[in-house]
Amino acid sequence: MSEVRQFSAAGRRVLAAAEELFYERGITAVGVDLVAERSGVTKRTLYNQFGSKDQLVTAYLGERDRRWRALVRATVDDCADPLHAVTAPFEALREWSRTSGRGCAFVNALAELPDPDHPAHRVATEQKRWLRDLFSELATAAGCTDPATLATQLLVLHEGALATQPLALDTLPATTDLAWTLVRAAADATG
Amino acid sequence: MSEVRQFSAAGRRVLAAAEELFYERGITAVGVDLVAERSGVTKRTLYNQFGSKDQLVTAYLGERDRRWRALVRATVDDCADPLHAVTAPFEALREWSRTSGRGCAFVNALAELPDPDHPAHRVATEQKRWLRDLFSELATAAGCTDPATLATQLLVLHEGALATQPLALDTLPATTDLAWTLVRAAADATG
DNA sequence: CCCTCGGTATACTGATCTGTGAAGTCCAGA
DNA sequence: TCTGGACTTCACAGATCAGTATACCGAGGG
Repeated sequence: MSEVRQFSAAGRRVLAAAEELFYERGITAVGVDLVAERSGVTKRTLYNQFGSKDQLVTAYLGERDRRWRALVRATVDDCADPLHAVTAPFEALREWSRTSGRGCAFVNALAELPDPDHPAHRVATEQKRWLRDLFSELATAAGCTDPATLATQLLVLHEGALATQPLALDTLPATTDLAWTLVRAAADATG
Repeated sequence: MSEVRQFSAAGRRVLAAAEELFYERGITAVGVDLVAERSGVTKRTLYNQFGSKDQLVTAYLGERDRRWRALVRATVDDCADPLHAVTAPFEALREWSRTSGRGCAFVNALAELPDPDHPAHRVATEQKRWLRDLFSELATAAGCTDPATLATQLLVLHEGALATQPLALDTLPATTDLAWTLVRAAADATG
């Protein structure tokens, strides 16, 4: 499914520059000339590697998704307690927020790319679905009741904390507390 | 504070077209030429009325904010039960979503306007702060414990439901249920 | 009558956008 | 030594961007 494309050294530099610029300044506002210049590469090389701006954008989102999932997985695996593991993505989010202060890259991308056939939509939808399913699996493993509903609620909390991030309202602590309360309540209900 | 500017008939048509186009297609992706054409007005008139694209964008967000607050206030006022009134904004959101399927216009705008000095940031931040404070007031009126924390959690739930809207995961029902559970629990804790 | 005001119509500036063409450079491996 | 591929350099096309200039029109009011 997810084809791991091999990029050249120049291609990787382009991707790194694209990640930073697209996230910080917005996709439409950043031109390919700037990405090329910032990565020390010619526009010709950029187009030889990625074909079009749309494909570069898709690669940028895919790469960011890959990094985010890796962080979440690592944080989950570090949890000895299976109950605590259910809220591990919120801990990962706290770590992730140290460098990303402009909200969710995927939500932001959808805001700029209204065409539902754009591959970016698939990437974004798959990421959120993946997180919801992960919540569900972790909740099931921890013996929670109604893991499907709990997973949806945790996903909404997660996205809410991410969406309010650029507003500097410091919502993450209260959100994490609530997530933990929900998980404990769902676990207690089994006994 | 919020100066109610009077627009001419042409200016109002421009604002209506801007609302639809900016929200549906994104701010950067929509040019002033298109807004002028869609509203049946010349670019000269557009600039005479709004001065610049940035100011038109700010007016668009301000107008949308005004309409959203009016809907929320009306929905809250329709609630006889003060406890039920705390979750009224979620009911308003359901109504609002019937026409707006592309997430929060303000979050989307911030994604495209990274400059924190842009007036759009002030509009967006004030809107979310207003909603949080409204939650807090309603929770206090309903006799809930710790209305400040509850308000933040309800805001996060609200924004989470809004942010996941374009992903077609149907998160609003489970979110509204959870909001209602939280409010009831906070009210019961007083007795 | 004339004059201002809000609007129309149209053409324009200069910058920037995505994407391509053509020729030349560099280097690893057969 | 030759070859092929990745990369650079530079010029360019064609479109679109925000914003401006100039001239015109019709209605309302002194």
